[in-house]
Amino acid sequence: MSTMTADQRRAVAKQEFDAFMAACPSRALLDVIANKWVCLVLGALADGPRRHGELRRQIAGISQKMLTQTLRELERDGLVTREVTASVPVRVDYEMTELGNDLQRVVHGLKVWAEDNMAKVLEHRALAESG
Amino acid sequence: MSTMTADQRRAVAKQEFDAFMAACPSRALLDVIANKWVCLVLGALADGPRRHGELRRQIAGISQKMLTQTLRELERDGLVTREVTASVPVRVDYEMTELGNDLQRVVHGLKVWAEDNMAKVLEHRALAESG
DNA sequence: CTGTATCCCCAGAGATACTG
DNA sequence: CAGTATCTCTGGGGATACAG
Repeated sequence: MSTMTADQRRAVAKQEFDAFMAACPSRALLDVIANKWVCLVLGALADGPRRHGELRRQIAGISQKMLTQTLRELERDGLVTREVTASVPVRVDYEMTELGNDLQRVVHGLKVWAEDNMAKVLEHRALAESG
Repeated sequence: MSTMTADQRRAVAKQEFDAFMAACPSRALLDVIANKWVCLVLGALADGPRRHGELRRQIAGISQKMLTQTLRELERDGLVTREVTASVPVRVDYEMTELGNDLQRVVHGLKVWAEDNMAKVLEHRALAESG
């Protein structure tokens, strides 16, 4: 039987990261994923692969720059794959990886929360400024 | 019996908000809550009320300006309450509301995800730049 | 201790134009 | 269609000083 505590096993399985610490890499990662555009791009990819233009249309108001930039980050971090089909014109499809899908489940909660609780928040804001 | 579909009932219970739409208020709310400091502040308040200074110590690297600013936002939106005790020196406690606790459960997932998957992400980044 | 008020700077983000 | 390259500019956010 193991002589390790649960915490010790946890620390071995993965180094211990703590986003409360300023210098911890997970703080920076949290900054990357706790982001409006990341939520929306992953949300749009939840139902399957999407082309650049499709994403742009679905995520109203996102600039091409921010879309490309967000996709590049997600690709770099292994959350999304990019597949180029050499046709004329060229076709590019983005698809979530397993890791990306894992994160999607979490950030989807954020989007849903915002939509579901918008009314309550607006109500409270109205009270706050009148009061 | 009701003649409404599930979707219709849902639409009545709350107005329909959709963060994919640029002008929808929920898009702005998503921008507020999908935020590093919000995650960390709510995370620090998860175990009970905390004083200003306690929060500042627990969330390493947050400036006083960002802490106060974040707390004001959370207070305005009804996620956190602020209680002042008129002593010398003054004492201020922050505590999550029910709504805040509801959001905390969601954003906590973000923090945990970042910590749990940091290793995988770092691995992939290393591959990405070498490749 | 808690918080407001300034100053300042640079990175984030939009707009535009151009390329394969 | 997909993407890069610039330019610009706002505002996010740190540092500092002061106040109740």
